[in-house]
Amino acid sequence: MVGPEKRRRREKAQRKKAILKAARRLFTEHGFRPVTVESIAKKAELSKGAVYLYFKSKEEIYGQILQSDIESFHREMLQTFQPGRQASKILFDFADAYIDIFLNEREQFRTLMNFMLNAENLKLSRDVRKEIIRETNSTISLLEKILQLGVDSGEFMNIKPHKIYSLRNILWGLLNGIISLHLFVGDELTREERIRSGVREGVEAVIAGLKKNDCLEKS
Amino acid sequence: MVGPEKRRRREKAQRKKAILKAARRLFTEHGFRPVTVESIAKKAELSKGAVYLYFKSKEEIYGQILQSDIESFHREMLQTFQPGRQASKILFDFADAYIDIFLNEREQFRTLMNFMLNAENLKLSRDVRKEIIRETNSTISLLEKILQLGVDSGEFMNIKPHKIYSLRNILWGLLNGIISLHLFVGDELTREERIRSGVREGVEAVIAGLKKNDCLEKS
DNA sequence: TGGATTAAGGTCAGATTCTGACCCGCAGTC
DNA sequence: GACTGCGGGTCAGAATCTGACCTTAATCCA
Repeated sequence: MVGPEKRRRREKAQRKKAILKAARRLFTEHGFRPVTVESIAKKAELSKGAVYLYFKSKEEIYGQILQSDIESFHREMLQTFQPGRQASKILFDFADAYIDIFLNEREQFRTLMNFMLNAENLKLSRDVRKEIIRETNSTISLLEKILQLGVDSGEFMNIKPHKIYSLRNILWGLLNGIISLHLFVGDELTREERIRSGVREGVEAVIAGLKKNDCLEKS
Repeated sequence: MVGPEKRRRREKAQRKKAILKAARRLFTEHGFRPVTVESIAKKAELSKGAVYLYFKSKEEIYGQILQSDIESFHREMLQTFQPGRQASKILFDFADAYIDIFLNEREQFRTLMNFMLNAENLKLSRDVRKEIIRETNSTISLLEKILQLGVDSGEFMNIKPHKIYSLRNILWGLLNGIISLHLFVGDELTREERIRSGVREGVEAVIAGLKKNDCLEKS
């Protein structure tokens, strides 16, 4: 790679980055619909036409922001998986991390929630949607790993593979379901506490049926 | 000034700056002739053609470097002029500053000396040459101000305007003449000391004839 | 209801900027 | 004095950017 070519590649990447940065800020502040491509272009110091040299559509811009946010979200969730600990503890860590990221109100999580809540309105391209689903599945499958760990270490009773798969869906649904529920119910001030305790109780309830000890006690 | 336009102006300025920066480094290292326009372009991450969008010729690049160096040189020389002090002291300060800048071996002074020693080979454009001469005259006229200060304060005897003009030329010529002389004579190791003492003695000799006291003593 | 108006996503012809193959004169060589 | 290669400078075409314009859909108002 020679001189001018290298510079042009670098600048091309810079332009794209500038567009994404401008778009993320605007989307975070105003949501998807109200933000015009023109406003993104101006903020990125480009013309509208130039934006379409880097992205096929407004939704592709949104899709790429979504993707990178979900990737970094996934990266953070991965860090909760520390095989040395008890599986039940890891599960609670997982849930706590999920809530923490959400409550931090970081832009990418807001974008993510916005996606989850409005996915069907978004008409994303097949590829972007597929990629987002892949990433999300990757995070969800962390739950499988945690459950398997509990089984292997003897903490949980022996669970058949298809049951593990179903349990991970239950936990994931629980998490999002409880958060979503509490987003629209009650007042803002108690939301954080309601979400935390709600999720904790839900996870406890699921785990209760898995623990060997509990199982033995019950029998 | 709107978004894209502002960015384009900024980037245009950046390109020009990059060319000048690359050129200065190459000229300093190799001199004027051996540096090819192609090599300047490559170092500035542009093509040769692009260089000619910003400069009419290789010599214009050199001319602009020269100009900015001379400007900053002039700025530094201006700082030696502190009207509170004795005129003779200021004169010595002026000479010392001149030598200091030279001996610091800073790139712009090397460029300047190179210009002074090769001016007639350079075929600079009329405008650039005029501007350089204007700047240089501006620095030289500092000497006039210093001399006038000495006359006004009574330190020097009364000198007629045309004599002041002629004295400033003598001092300036002395400065450059002595430095040039010592650049090509003797060994590198003693050069600094030779230049310093040579210039000092020269300035002392000129001032000797101006001082009122000396004059009175002589008479 | 339905025509008018506005607004915003997307398009494209033309402007701007960049590139590198090419031209040409000149210095060095034989 | 013909030959060669080098390097300053040129220019046609490629790459990139711009903003007026097109299209569509939502909203307004008679």
